[in-house]
Amino acid sequence: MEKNTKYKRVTLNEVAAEAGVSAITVSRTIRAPDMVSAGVRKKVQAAIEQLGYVPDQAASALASERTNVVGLLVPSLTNAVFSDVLRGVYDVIDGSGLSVQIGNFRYSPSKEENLLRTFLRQRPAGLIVAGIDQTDAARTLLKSAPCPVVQIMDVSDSPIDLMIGFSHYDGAVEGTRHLIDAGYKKPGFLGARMDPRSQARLAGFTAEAQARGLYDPTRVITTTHPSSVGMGGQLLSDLLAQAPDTDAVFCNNDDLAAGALFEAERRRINVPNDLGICGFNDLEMSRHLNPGITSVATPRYEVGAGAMTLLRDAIADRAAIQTPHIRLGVELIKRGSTRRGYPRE
Amino acid sequence: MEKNTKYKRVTLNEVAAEAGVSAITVSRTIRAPDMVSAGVRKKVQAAIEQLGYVPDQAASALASERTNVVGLLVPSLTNAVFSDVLRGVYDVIDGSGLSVQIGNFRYSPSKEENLLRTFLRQRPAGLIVAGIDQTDAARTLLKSAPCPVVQIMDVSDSPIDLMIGFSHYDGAVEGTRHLIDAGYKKPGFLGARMDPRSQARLAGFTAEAQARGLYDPTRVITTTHPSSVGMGGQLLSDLLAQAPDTDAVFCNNDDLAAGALFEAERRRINVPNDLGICGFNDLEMSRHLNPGITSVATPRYEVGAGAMTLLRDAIADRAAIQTPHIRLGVELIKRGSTRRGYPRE
DNA sequence: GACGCTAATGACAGCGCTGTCATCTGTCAA
DNA sequence: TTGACAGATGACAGCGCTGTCATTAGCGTC
Repeated sequence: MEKNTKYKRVTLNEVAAEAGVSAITVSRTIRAPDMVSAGVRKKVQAAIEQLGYVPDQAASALASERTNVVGLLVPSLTNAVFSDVLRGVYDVIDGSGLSVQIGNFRYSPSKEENLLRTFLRQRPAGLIVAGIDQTDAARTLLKSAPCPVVQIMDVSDSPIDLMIGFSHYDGAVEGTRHLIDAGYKKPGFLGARMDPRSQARLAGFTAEAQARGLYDPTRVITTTHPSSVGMGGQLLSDLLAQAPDTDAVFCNNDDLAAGALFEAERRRINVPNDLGICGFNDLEMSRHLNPGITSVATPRYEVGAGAMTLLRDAIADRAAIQTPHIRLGVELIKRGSTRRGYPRE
Repeated sequence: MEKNTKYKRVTLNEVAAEAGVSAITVSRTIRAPDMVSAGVRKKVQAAIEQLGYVPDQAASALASERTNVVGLLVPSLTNAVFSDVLRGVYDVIDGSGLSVQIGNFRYSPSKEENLLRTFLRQRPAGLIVAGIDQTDAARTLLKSAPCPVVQIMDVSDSPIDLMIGFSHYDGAVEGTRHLIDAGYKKPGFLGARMDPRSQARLAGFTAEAQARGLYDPTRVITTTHPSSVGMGGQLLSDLLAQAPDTDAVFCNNDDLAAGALFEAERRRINVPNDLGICGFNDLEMSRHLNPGITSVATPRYEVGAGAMTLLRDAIADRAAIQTPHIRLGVELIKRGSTRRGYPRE
């Protein structure tokens, strides 16, 4: 295979010659400007500018045994949650000199482990992994990783390294409490995918419903199929077939909630008077539906941006990180879907 | 800065020693198995397996002046369109040994040019760029790029290299024709963001409306703000303020269409009888609304998967590509939002 | 003025791989 | 038997950079 000769690179040596210094000085001017004197620095920067020098990342990676690649491990590329996180990550990374490589493990722990191994062998500058529920093997790999690791989207008492997320459990408790406080007596739960974070939401729902003496397992409908608007309608149908007197549903996410709302509409069920609906995530759409869907708003963009900020700072100096573990809040947004026009009893 | 010694790599030389051959033979066994004899190949593969050898990409890139990185340039990370494309790309890339690096140029041609320059200097294995409307400078860069280039999401008569997409113009013509054929007499257009592909849709709408003698510029409402469900409601309000007798809207995308539907609901406007709504893209949600939204379905996943397939094959052997330019079809999905219950006149 | 010390700069080797060219082996026709 | 040739394998250099250690210059101190 012939080499690509189209783009003749400007090398460090050429810049060095132009500036009248040695190559290593140019290297230092770029990576650690403090180590060179102001005069030399200025000369070198002028030479870099003039020749349009751009460092060769491959050579740098080979020599230093370090890359500027950040690995991002996510369970899915499909849903809106992910794209908000991604947007946050990219907004922060812009101009930082780092680049992101995404790995999609499709909710498979073994695939996650494999991807992790692949990433680690590339000597990444850092890793961002979704969730706190890695396998033991994956945890071990991450604990001994030669780079900072950020777990995102959840919180836990035993972080691997850095962490930024929010409590799915607490969010579900808050949503469920709101349903019950609004006067609904027979709350149910709709859940799809049921990954660990969905499980945490179900646990929150269950705990709160039990605490209020309103828990009934026949009102809990879940599936391992992916979440979607269509699935929301189907799950509501299943729930009503099984427990027709259910008067409220806490939905695992807003897609399901929207689907449930549309299904209720088709069945001429009055929302919120005969059925209350609470979603999770607060997607843009939810506030525009009729009625608007009450939802637990989650800071997805902030998680992405915050994770990348943590990582960027940790790569620069791990010891300087003041708050390695960040718990973001969720906020219940009350809308028409749980605003009953009259007392039920 | 000290080197990372935690992960001692297995090198080609070690594999070579284990297998009793030279390093270059191991390299060939991996990159071009046909060049080594079956016996040696087997020995080498056993050694690779046993030592758990993984090639060092940085060293490979440095020596060969080639990387295994594919650049993906998109105008936005926000919308669902992008995430479907991305999913297609990742599904195909899985296990191909290539990796993707995403650049988000935020609808800015100058940022696109800069990103392009950055990517090209990294000697990418290939590039995927959204759209066909690059600046002249960007086109020049891409034409002389030392790697295959795929333009996606649109079609054109003058592709730079490879291309896969669909006609936004034709899709809009089809949607508009359907509105008029359904009996609507005063069709309008709602458009947000108005990037070149949105412009093409507007052009399709305009052409078809004019051809049928039903074009009225006061029924065209556009904004350069981003598209969203909320914006759909606002644009419909603006349209009705300006041209209250409008009886149908062709919307730039399904988010706007959904927003328009919800706004019509709030205004007690009967959809489809008093207002027909046609969207674009056919997002999952659209079929579940009440009424379901008629929409022009676009093959977004197929574009992503097809682009990556083209690129993968072109990287292997550019000359072997049979169909370098692929025009995918769009499909009008008719639903309740344009199904009038009675003739209008 | 000799000494020690720090800051600034440089020389050098080598990271792990691949392009290039050389060498070796076996086969076949004359 | 010889020479030509293709297929298989190897030797070697070097891609562009950085870690390491050596060297030099500059300065203050006794």
